[in-house]
Amino acid sequence: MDRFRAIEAFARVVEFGGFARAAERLGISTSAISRLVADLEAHLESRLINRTTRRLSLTEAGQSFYERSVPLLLDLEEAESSVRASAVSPKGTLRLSCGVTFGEHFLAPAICEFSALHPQLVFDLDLSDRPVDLVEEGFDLAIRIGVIVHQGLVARRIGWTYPMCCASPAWLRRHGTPRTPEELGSHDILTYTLMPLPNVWRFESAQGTRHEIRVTTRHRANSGRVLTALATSGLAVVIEPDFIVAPELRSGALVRVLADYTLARSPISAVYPSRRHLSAKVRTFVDFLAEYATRTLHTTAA
Amino acid sequence: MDRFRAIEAFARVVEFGGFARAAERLGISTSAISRLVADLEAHLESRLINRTTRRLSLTEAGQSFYERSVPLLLDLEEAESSVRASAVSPKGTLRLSCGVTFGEHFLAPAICEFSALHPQLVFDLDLSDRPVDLVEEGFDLAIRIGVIVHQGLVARRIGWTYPMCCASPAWLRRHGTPRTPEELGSHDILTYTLMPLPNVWRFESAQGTRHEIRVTTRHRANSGRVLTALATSGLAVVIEPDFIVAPELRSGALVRVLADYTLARSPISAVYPSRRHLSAKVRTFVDFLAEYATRTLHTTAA
DNA sequence: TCTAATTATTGCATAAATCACAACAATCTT
DNA sequence: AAGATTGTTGTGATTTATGCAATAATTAGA
Repeated sequence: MDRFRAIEAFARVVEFGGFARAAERLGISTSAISRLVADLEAHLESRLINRTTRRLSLTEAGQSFYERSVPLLLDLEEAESSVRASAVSPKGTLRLSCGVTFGEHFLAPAICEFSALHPQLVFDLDLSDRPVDLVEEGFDLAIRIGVIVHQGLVARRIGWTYPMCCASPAWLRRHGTPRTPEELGSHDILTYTLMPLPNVWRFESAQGTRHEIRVTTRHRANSGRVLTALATSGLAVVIEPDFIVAPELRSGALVRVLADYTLARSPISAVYPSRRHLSAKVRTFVDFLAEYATRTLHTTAA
Repeated sequence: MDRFRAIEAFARVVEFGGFARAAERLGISTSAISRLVADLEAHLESRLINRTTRRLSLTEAGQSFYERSVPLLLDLEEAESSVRASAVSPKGTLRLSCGVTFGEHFLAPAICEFSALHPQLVFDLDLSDRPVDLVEEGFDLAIRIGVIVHQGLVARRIGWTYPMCCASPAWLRRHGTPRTPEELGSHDILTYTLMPLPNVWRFESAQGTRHEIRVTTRHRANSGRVLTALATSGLAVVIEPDFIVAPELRSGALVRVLADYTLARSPISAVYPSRRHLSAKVRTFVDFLAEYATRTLHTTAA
């Protein structure tokens, strides 16, 4: 027996003063109502409604049960619709995980702009370069750079990052400007600790010729900003995603080298646990990120 | 879909931390549980539980729905069992267990008033903050604050407690008055040892925005009066249920801060071993408590 | 008092939902 | 690397619910 439907049927019978009217209101037959109420009475081991064919009256138990159960039904409806509303309009807290540098450079302004559009939504942003378990740590969403390997998760690409070779003007004066990727091999390259295929970079020229070079790396760090700072001080050349070095390129603290050659771009992905019943806050924010990325990324450094 | 069973299944999955364990507890197969929860999610158009085969975590929607629906289920159980019970005059001895502070502040005057109405009933009151086993120690009734997790017991909510942020005037002079929950994070907060989610408090402003803050806690105690005394002496801010700090707030020894923000209220529940054959003394006293609570609670401190 | 009208209940055949088993997929542990 | 654990998904059998129609019961009106 569906107790909620039974209670609802009982309540409607009370409110409309009859089984037939309640049945019509609920869109079911009178026999169904009759059985629902009878089952409820059997379940409660008490008669709730004294019925003569002509007139209904509540028993004392029925009166008390009606008064107590109706508010509960309303509360439940309220709880359910509240959950549904949060599935439609974005509100609540969005727990978000992403890498430190990407978060500081790209996500922070994005969240600022999004937050103005949706003030009800509160962000809980966790910047970390360690691998995180979305489900276990209760994240709604993570932004990842590179190919996603994790199973059971949904990844939606929201943009690309383009690795770029950059050097400071001082460095260029001292070492000269490399014209081909091969010339880089003799110089120090700063590179991110977690980069795939350490020390091997595949350049492709505008004409389509490929240059695979193995670079010698003295300094490493797992912070993009540290690498940028080292490069700016003239220590070495740095290969980093465009969004990290964009400010230095704009200010002239760093200059792009080998601009005629491209390196393999990496996808920027929004990753979330499941596409089924994707909550509005996640869906709306990911939609916004995709739009924001196409609007703001690569406009200064490309 | 039987919404009642679906919600119950969902709640059990949350409480037991797994579909399989919940299925065993409810005496049905895991596939039934899986479908029940899936149907509920479809009904609510929201994912409630993020699941990996190995680990579960509640979504925000799931968390909120759990918190709202579980008390409703308990209330409904109570309403049903109340109907089943027959009305007899209460007499005999009522063995009653509750927390020390709540007993001193709330229960003592309630028992005084009830005792005048039912002189045949003798109370045996045991104040203690340790967890008690109702059945083993032969209690008829316990009053608990917070969500009831114990199985096989019936809980009927008789009121709410509202956590409040309070500080002494001296403390406020020394540290200034915090205007937002975030400002609290830098201060010492006194908190009860048994509080859920230690050190994390969710504030909600009148506008509905949520502020989840992690407070630094140096001092802890499992006595509400001790905390109140420490706060009154100006040691730190205290977050405690309204009924504990009400006297200090009335006398001005403590002042409420962040009054514009609300913290999640906790249910005050009457808990008893079995809903079958609920004795008249228990039922009558619980009915009285519910009425007494709505009449007397929150009239001074709200 | 009798009849007609209205209303709840019940029997029955059909339709729908549910369940457990099992195969499966994903993940964690040893 | 393999086994163990856990959640999901088909599938057929069982259970349950539903609507229709017949039935029983009560009251208003003649």
